[in-house]
Amino acid sequence: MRPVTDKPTTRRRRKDGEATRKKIYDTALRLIRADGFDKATMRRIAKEAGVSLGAAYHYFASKQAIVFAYYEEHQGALEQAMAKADEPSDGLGRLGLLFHTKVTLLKHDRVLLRGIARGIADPEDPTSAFSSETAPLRERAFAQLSHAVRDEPLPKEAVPLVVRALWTFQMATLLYLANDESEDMQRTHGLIDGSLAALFPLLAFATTPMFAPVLAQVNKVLTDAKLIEG
Amino acid sequence: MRPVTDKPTTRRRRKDGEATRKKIYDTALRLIRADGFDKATMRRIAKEAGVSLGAAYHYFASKQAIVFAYYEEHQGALEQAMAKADEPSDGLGRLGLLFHTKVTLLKHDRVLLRGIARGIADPEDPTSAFSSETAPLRERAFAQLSHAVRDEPLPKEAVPLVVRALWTFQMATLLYLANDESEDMQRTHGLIDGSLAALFPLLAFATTPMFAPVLAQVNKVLTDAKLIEG
DNA sequence: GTCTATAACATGATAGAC
DNA sequence: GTCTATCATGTTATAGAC
Repeated sequence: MRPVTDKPTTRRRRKDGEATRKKIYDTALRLIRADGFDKATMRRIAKEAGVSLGAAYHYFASKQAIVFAYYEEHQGALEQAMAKADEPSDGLGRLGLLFHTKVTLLKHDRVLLRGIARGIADPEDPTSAFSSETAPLRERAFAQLSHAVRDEPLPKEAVPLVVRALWTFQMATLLYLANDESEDMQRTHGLIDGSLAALFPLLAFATTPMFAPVLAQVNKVLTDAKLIEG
Repeated sequence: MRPVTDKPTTRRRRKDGEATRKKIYDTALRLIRADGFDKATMRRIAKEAGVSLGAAYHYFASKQAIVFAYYEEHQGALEQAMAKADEPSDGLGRLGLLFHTKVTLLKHDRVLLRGIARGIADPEDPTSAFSSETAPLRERAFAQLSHAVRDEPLPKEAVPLVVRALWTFQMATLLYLANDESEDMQRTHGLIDGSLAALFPLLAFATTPMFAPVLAQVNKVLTDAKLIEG
């Protein structure tokens, strides 16, 4: 059995550890933002954080893990921002707010998106957008999107499909953002507004009887492909 | 002026060089296929090809350049295969043949797709799917897709949009293929068939007057986003 | 000019002592 | 938890061979 005296010690250690971790994390973000993902080497990060290289690797399994931690933090910040904001009454407004807020939070960190983009499509990379390790983060994104369209007059069978489509659009938007060199990311914001304005009204068709067979067919395809749950 | 005697020498040298290049290339593909992208190190590739590390880098600027060369070769093979095949008379059949042929050519090389996936979304990577270096390859893919839908009753304004959408679908299919663990890539083939069967008929709407404003709107969005040319 | 080889470098990651 | 030492590998520099 563990002696009670260990507890306070462990707590203090934990606290020190957390502080060290944060120092490494903050330094890493600062250097990556300033010099880019490649030029911000683990050695420089460790040195400027005042710790050894080994210590940096004690807290972060890899350099990618740092930017992944950043993306987790971003997801939390996005959820907070959405909770605080006045919620538009319609789904179009809610989705627009969600996407624009996300881009606004990320727009000064396109250099970090570069780090995330590495291995985003690599099946063997744990930080891939499709890995089991990133599943919790995906679920949180799904939840936000579900929430945004909760009052739309959609047939129940269409909801998983619509949510998956919105998630895919969101991923594509991040990809576009990472490549967007326009002033203040105007093109990305314009793409969001334009896409939503053009495509959202089409959701109304999902309820028409004419569309039912198409909906059933698309559902079957995506279920077979394991892109939505059967 | 260059003495004529140089010419044969240069030619022979070139020829030797090509043979060496091919040996390195073939060895690299063999090792990557056998052991994966990471375990096939440049040193092992050079050693098994019977050349020095420096020689390998003389012919390929980077390890990624090798898999990029592979993808260029694949594009050529795909074009040849399509030229030989009996061409279906309808656009749906042509697109299906194109996509299925592509997947069939690549299905045993998913491990190479992994190498390609690295940096596919990285704006600073020359082998990114959006870089100017890969523009010629993109244009060849566009040309194939344009060719496949050349007889569809599409309004002229819809063509660039449809081609861009098909290219995006093709990229998404490769991403899906890279992550597909099903037997003989059945899920990828199913996704292609199902998506085309469900979505292709919707193209008919593009010609209806009702759809004209939506088409104009989508065209404006994509033009502003520089995703199609104005 | 074209090709090849060896040596060296920089960096991500790991091992093991304390 | 922290450090130093070490490794493995992508990449580059450079000298020399043809």
